[in-house]
Amino acid sequence: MRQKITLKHIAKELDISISTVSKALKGNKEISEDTRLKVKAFAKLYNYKPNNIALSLKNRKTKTIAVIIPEILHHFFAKVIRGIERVANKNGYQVIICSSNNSFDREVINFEMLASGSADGFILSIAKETLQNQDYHHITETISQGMPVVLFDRVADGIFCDKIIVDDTRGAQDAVMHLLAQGSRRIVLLTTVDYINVGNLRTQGYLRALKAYDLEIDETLILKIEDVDNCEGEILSFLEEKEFDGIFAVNELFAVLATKAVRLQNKSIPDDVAIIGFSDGLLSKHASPTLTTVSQHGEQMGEKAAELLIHKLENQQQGLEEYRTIIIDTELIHRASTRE
Amino acid sequence: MRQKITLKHIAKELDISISTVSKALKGNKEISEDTRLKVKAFAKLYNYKPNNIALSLKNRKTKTIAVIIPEILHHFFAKVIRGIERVANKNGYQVIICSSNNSFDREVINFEMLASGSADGFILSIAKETLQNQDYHHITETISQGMPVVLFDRVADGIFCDKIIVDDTRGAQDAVMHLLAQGSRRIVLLTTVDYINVGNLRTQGYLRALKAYDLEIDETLILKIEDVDNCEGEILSFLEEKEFDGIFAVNELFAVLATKAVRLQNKSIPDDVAIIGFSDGLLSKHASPTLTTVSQHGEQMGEKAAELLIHKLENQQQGLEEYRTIIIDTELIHRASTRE
DNA sequence: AAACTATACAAAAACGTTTTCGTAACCAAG
DNA sequence: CTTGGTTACGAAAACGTTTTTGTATAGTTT
Repeated sequence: MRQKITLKHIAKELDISISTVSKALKGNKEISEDTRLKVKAFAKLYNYKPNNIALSLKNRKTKTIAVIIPEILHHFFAKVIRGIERVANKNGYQVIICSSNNSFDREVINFEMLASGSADGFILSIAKETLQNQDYHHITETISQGMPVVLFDRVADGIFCDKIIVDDTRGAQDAVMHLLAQGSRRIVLLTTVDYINVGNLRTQGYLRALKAYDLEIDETLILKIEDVDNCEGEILSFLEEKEFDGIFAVNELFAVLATKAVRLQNKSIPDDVAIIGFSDGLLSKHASPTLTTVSQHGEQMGEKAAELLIHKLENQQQGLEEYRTIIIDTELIHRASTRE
Repeated sequence: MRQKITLKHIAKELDISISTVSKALKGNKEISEDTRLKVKAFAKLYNYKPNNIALSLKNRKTKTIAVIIPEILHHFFAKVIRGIERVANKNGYQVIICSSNNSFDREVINFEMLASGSADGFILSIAKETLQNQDYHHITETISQGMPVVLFDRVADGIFCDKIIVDDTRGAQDAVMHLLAQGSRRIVLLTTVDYINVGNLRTQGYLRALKAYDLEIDETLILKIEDVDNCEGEILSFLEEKEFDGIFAVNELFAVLATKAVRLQNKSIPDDVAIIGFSDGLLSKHASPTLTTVSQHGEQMGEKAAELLIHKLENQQQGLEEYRTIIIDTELIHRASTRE
């Protein structure tokens, strides 16, 4: 087992100084053709690779972007990561991903770990628990130490930094407007509890759409789900006792479960009930019937986030604090769960 | 914007030496109670955090595990990552994840980047392109430099290291045996092209099961799919012209698409056609009907992989080269797409 | 009083780089 | 023969730690 080779090894072996080796490898013209070739040949032979850690320490930058997401098991986040990776790699940055598993503690631990030297900047979607706690000290402190942070999707108003968000309200409104346009009048809303930012915003969109059609809100058609992982029965029994001809769900899972429930009632989709979900993932695409859904352009979000972050990193003129919030448009993907 | 604070800053501020500060913070009894408290108070006040990069350089270890997976957008890999994270975090290791996007080049780049100082060891599932190329120099070289590597799921025989695999053949065989047991006799196999390791192994399992039942292989019932991302039509037309009463698919997507095709033919599932897929992901769980499937226990794989790697890392007695291959059992999850 | 022993701290080395500065050797010009 | 300029290299500092070694002061033995 060969050990990792360093400049020092090369220097000793060739009986020259470390600085000469370093310069030779970088093609510095200060070093004679002769020595340069000799060093390069030796380095190649022994497969020399500069130690990144040492470089990071020296340069005080790591060329690494840290991404922290609430859950890895999520199509939308996976897409965002793709976008981030594309832009990052193009610009010579490495991407490292950590998941907070929606836990406040893990988010803090990951954040502090990565903030103390391992990365140059953060792209972050805030964990559910953190949003509940409303404790953002780890984030704000890191920002105040000069490390750029870009928030996406699950953001918080109290944090001053660049943000990439989806216009959730608008997307939801468009979706519900479409349900209304194609004839639905009693539209069920399957949403999350209020402290979940995105659930809340999408709920707003639902309300606005109804208002735009001058329909009054029937609170009994709204179900706020707490336990996302275990809500199949809840949705089923809720839908059993209602009269409705449309469903808007704030995520894919709710939509798919609703579809199942409706089919159990022997109602036809989309003729008796039209359904629209949120997030264009695998489920919507492969459900039966395929689901009309609001797409969030996750990859584009990732790209934008990475662009913003890298721009900040490479133009670190201090003092000039200016934060941007970019809103990514949603798009309604028409499939078989709605008419027209 | 406060700068990041270092030992040097503290030392200068309190007019003592750097070593005293370091020792004081670590509670070294060589330092007087007085000084110790003063330093700790100051450090706390200014939120001092040791620089990880410097620590890594000094200790020549990073307490970081690098995970490279072929695609992030994949339920199975996401589950494995969960398992890895759980074990890693419990042992004080950080996990960083990179995706190769199934590209050989990206795999090599990620690998070399992380191998040169950023991580202590690797957990890796080999990219499709790499398996095709059969070029594993980046991996074998890293191993020979003393960095532990654990391969999982998509492994290669030519690489000597610890491996965690699923008994794909056995899992597939069990599945097909189940189809046979519940009455199917003409069973379609939807698989991938041969160089994909897992597809190949699962195909073997299919063949073995038929042999166990003394059935002869009907090659016309086997479809080898090249373009996984774009195979809906292919599956549809293949199934249109065949006689069959069972389908075994080597992944979730194929199974779901087959389900759709069968329903289009107005055959009933599971009565006319029984279907089993591979991988227990979202699709199988939420498809209509829900799909019987072979579960790979992804989290368990991740846990095992992390355990193996950490064990190697913490018992670096050189010389002793011993590699283990752990086989994780599969489990047939019974759902609505099969009888009984 | 000489010789130890604690105590409490400082200095320096090391991890692997890069880069600035210094300098020996050589040659040309005055 | 002195000065100046190249050429080709080496020394050293720096990044932020930890740790080993060194040392001044004070107190304790004999």
